[in-house]
Amino acid sequence: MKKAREIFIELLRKDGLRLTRQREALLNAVFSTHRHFSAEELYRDLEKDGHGVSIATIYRSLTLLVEGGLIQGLDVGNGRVLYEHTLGHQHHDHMVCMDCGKITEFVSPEIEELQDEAARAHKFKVTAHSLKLFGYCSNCSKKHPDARATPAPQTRSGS
Amino acid sequence: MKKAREIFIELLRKDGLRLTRQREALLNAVFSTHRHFSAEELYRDLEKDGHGVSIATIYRSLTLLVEGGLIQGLDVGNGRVLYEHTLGHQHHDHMVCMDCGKITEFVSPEIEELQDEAARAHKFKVTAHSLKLFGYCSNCSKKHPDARATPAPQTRSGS
DNA sequence: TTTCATGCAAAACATTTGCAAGTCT
DNA sequence: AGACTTGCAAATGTTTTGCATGAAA
Repeated sequence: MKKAREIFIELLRKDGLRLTRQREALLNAVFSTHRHFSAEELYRDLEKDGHGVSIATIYRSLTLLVEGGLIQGLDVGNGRVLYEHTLGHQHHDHMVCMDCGKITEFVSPEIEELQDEAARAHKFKVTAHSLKLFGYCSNCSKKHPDARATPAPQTRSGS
Repeated sequence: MKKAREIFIELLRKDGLRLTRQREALLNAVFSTHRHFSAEELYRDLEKDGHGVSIATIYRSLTLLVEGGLIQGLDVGNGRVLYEHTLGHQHHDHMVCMDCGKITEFVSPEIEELQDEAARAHKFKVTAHSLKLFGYCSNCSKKHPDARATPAPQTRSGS
């Protein structure tokens, strides 16, 4: 992902910001994985690699990347936010396994179109949307034969 | 909404729980509004009405109502959860105005169907789903003529 | 050198919990 | 009486911030 680095530097430059050791290490870590990661996980990974970056800086940089459109946050409920790159990835939605936490991506142009239609009908100007299916992935659903349909988990202890 | 009260009492009874002054006041407050409310707002409303209920009890009761399927939490991002009744309301999705906070509900059976299809294709067992459109309501969009499409707000300071 | 960035620790928030005192049944 | 509830305050977990120090440009 050479491009991400260039875009990031460009982004920094444009605002008179600097390319520091920390921002560089973080960028590398973020774009070397294809997983969905939390701020905390990223913090630990960088720690392990010897590229220590404080948790405060993790958050500040993540914000920078989100604003720059390089990555995106995905709120999986319970106040947990996972990040994923956006760069070069087409828009997609997510299925969140409430047992193992597995994230499955899927795309549906038809759904997108219907969303836009609904927005239009309400004269609502959409700038972002978020569609998440909560439940059990193919593996875990074996363990939950009788899962009843419940509202999406919103409390900390839930799920 | 007389029914809500009965269902709630039934629910309590079934688990050997009690109908206290607090739970009753809270139930009334919850079902006397059609707005989407936060725990904090509910706390303040009850305070004002002279039916003081501690914030701890607010949360404990709200959890009870969610588990009982009488209400539902809606995570509007930034760690803010709004509640709404479920009882007697058909399932719907939400548009969240990032300026004035207005919540607009909409329904789309077609989207529901497409979601189920996607889940089936991935052998994912859906127990809940959440679809939110973020942007500007018909009123506020006048003030944001050039809103660029950004990822959904996930940080506290965002929006 | 002059900003801008970092790390640290403290603050902020929303929510949860332990526990002693109070209250339904 | 006895089990369940409440309120309070302290604990949580995640994210943010103030500030002095350190580092790009």
